[in-house]
Amino acid sequence: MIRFRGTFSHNIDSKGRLSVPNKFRDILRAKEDSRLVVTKDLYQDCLLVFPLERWQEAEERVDELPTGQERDNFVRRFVSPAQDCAMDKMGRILIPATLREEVGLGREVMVVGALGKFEIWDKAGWDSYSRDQTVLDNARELVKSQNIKI
Amino acid sequence: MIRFRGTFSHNIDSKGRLSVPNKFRDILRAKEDSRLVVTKDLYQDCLLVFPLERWQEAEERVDELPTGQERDNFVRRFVSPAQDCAMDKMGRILIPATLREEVGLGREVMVVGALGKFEIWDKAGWDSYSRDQTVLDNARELVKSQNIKI
DNA sequence: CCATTATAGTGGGAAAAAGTGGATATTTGT
DNA sequence: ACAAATATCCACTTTTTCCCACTATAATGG
Repeated sequence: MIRFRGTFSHNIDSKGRLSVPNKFRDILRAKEDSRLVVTKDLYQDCLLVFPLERWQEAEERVDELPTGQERDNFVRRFVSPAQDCAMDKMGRILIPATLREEVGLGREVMVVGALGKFEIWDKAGWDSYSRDQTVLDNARELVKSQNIKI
Repeated sequence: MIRFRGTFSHNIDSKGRLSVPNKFRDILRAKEDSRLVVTKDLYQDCLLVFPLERWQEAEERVDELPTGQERDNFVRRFVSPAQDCAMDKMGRILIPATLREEVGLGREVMVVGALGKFEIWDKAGWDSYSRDQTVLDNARELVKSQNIKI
């Protein structure tokens, strides 16, 4: 099972390249397919990065949604921005300029493991998200209500 | 069953390394897998250290949470900071700088057994927590309300 | 009870690996 | 064919890992 975890502070260079944290590369190498798909998150200003295989599963489920405007809206918001990104031989991916601009990524970013996918945040954005008390309260509440043993 | 007990006063060296108390190392050695996962506690400024196997159980439950913003917040607060930390040949683990800073660990720390996991506290933080009357009242109350036979 | 020995914990130097930035080559599209 | 974009390669810096040596604490034996 693929499980990304850990938070890494990296830089996007002048050409828009981001080196994938080595820990994540190891995980991808282990499955013989290191193709990735990058799209925008639905709630926060950050990018989501999926291993291709896992993305395709999500895509299948999306395709089974009932016809209608809601489906169309969701597809346009989630599937349409998605781009394939191959790692170069140095383990870096090129983040398309459009995506970078839309979520406001500067030079300093955080690469954030999130189970089956990982995320790319602008550093400042991540810092202010991390300091947000509501987020913390939310997390505490969920642990209690679901009685997650940690 | 893995049960960490005891409180140990250790130092984090200039490179961010912490030697795992020998008692804990014995426990880990006994199970042929001494990989550890370190993350942030949800309530106190301290780090939590899980044997990998036990961490993965928790992760499973997290991954089964229903989709949505609450889930995302919890994952980012609990899973995203989590880092794999292998012990070196001297029985030490490297505590990532980001985690150390976020919970304010100085040189002197306390390593605290807590059943299935153990914790890392800044010494000063642990001292003031230990002296906190509310914490004590809380503990007493729980023992009564749950009728814990001790 | 003190001296000796073993073991846990600590510190730092050298080697390896990961991340970063830029120069050069290749591809793509017009 | 040319400009723009992308990919490949090389060099540098920082971080992490590995290894050895030292010190303090605990265990052992006379």
